Amino acid sequence: MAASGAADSASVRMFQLPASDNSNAPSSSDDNRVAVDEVDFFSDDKNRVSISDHREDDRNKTTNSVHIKKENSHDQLRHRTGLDVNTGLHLLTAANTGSDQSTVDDGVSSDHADEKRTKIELTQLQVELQQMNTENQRLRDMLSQVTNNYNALQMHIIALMQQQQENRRAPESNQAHEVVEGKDEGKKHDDQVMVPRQFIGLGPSAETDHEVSNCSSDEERTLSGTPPNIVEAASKEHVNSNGKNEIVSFDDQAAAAAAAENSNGKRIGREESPESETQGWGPNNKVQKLSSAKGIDQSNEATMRKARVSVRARSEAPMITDGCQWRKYGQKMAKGNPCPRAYYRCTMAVGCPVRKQVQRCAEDRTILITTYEGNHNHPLPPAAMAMASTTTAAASMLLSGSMSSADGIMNPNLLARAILPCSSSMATISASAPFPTVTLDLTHSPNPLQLQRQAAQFQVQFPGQPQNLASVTNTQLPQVFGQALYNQSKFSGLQLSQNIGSNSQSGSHQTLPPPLQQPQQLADTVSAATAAITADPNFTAALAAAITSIIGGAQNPFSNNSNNNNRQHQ
DNA sequence: CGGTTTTGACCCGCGC
DNA sequence: GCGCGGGTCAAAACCG
Repeated sequence: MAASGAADSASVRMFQLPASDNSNAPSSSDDNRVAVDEVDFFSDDKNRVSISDHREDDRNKTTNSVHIKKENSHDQLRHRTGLDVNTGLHLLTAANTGSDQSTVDDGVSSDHADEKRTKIELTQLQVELQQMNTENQRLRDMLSQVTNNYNALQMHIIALMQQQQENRRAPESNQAHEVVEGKDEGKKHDDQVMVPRQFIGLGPSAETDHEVSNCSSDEERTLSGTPPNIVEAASKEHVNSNGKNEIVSFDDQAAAAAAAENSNGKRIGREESPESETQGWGPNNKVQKLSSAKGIDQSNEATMRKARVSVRARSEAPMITDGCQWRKYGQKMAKGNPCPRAYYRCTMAVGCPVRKQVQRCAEDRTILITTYEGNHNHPLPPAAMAMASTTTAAASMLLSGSMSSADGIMNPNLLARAILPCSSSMATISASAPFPTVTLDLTHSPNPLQLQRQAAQFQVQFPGQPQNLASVTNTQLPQVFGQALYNQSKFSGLQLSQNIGSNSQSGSHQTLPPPLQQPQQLADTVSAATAAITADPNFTAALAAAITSIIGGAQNPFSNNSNNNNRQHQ
């Protein structure tokens, strides 16, 4: 995975985010080396700068195409970002032109002088390279900043939209609450005090939590024809935790600090930091403590509740590589599963609240169940973007509270109807857990024809009419999701099964060549997210979240869709 | 030596 | 109140 990523990334690494993910993203110094290697300072013709790739390990590839890719990538980057940055290549060329002229002019000068001049030029080039490196670094920083700002804006917009929807649907929701009576009065109270979420984590709203917990009659809301084993697995995976406080979002550190202030839980003595106090993956004790200790900030309480996104994928590896860096902090034997459950937290940034559980499926140990919770509070490397976007989109569905509407409760098949035809069973919402969980099943294979159709619809349309969202996104969002995931998979080495026949509900049993397999299965995740998003036509917030996240990913110059696609067959 | 993993202990909620 | 199970902590071991 890392090896293939390194081998494949020659044409893209230059524009990646300053990722600290060493396993997937080459270091920044490596980026710069690419630029250096492109210029042959010491070609036979002393004064000619050859712009070709002379690296030994890349000679098997067509050097011209490598260079073209690089330039294209840069041009795209420049156009997308509106930044006109000197790549250094032009600098070099310009410098070289000058040297050529001088060489002609000094036709009678001695070899000694030429040598001297060459040295000077070399020095100049080195200086320029240094500048270029600095520029490159600065560019990456800027893009990181832009990405952060973008995400922050996105979160705010979603929050506002959700608030708007909640206000609009308040009477309807109350009706639904009467039909499905809650067990917890406190939670009921939460429902009606929906406040704007300033930041959206992976956490559900209180309303969502409430509604999900009230679906006890039908423990699992299957969005589509999810086989029993999936439902069962999802249930087993998520039975044991309750909602918790989660407030750290992408860019709102101040809010995180506020959350830390509000959470003076008993376990503070054990916590390493305020963040961990607010970000713990513990059961709902913290939330309950919060609400009981301080009646205030039910908004915060609502915000702090978390949703989980569980991803099922076949993998021989102990853990799927999703682009982030994780540190294992615990392992437990979970009941009903002989395989231990490992607990990881994100270590890409200090205090990142994101955690995940990894456990093999008891029924099929080739299936790895990875459950994510929380939102990263730091810039993500491109390899991590797709997974983060997908989980965020899926969780946004829960966050939105759209499932708590009468439709969502009374008609669970709404999602099934909305789901892609090709994805017979991809998304499951676990209501048995005290907190909502979306399970994205990547172990299934959709109809290849459907995917081909989607492939022809890569162009993203952003319908303005909510009533059209479902139909449009059914076919188009998945592709976008899939693209992002597909790209990600090539960085991450996310291993997915080719065991198509394992799911009897899959419409097709066709076996496809490996290069096509991954994107298809990744598109399953897409389907799941899409199903969730399109489940409720009113659910523009989640849709916006998904689309914007994907658009952000697709248009992110760091994602390098085309390059990734090209590299897949190498 | 710093970061990561391992692993037993601890805390907490929940059900009986 | 007690036991169970999930989640987390933190010291020790491990590793590069």
